[in-house]
Amino acid sequence: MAYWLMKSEPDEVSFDDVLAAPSKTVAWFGVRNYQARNFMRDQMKAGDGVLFYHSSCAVPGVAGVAEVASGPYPDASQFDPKSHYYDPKASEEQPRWISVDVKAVEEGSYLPLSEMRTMPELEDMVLLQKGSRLSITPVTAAQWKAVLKRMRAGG
DNA sequence: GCCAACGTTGGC
DNA sequence: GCCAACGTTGGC
Repeated sequence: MAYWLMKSEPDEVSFDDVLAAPSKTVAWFGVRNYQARNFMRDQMKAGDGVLFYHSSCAVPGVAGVAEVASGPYPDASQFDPKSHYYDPKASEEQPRWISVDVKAVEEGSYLPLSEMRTMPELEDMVLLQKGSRLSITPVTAAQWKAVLKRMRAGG
């Protein structure tokens, strides 16, 4: 079982939005970076752990715990000319972009980025490396454990 | 709004 | 295949 951190702008999809969705599950769409796509396509499995991260907001940080809830499938928004995520080079026959379903599991207490930077267990986390801006990054079992411990302990 | 860092594009 | 120009990300 693998662990991931996935970034979402809460103005687009917040962790609360996922909690409120039917079956607490949403399609993760709009990834337009090959490295992040390849993680979804080649490595993600249903049941993998997901840290749901809020980016580009007042207090960026991990908002909740989720899990991968499907295998990879074509991202529908790439085919929709009206979508912000439309890709004219993608076709139904040859899709370029991938979605997976993500299911909210546990809310916990919000873990701000500023606090993550103070946690020694997270020193090597991909998210925290200089210049790192991938929207999907791997998380080690030790990092996962440290984050969950902190989120369950409360602020 | 700024800007560092990174990814993509396209001319050559 | 190189690399300059451009676009995007995302914290601050």
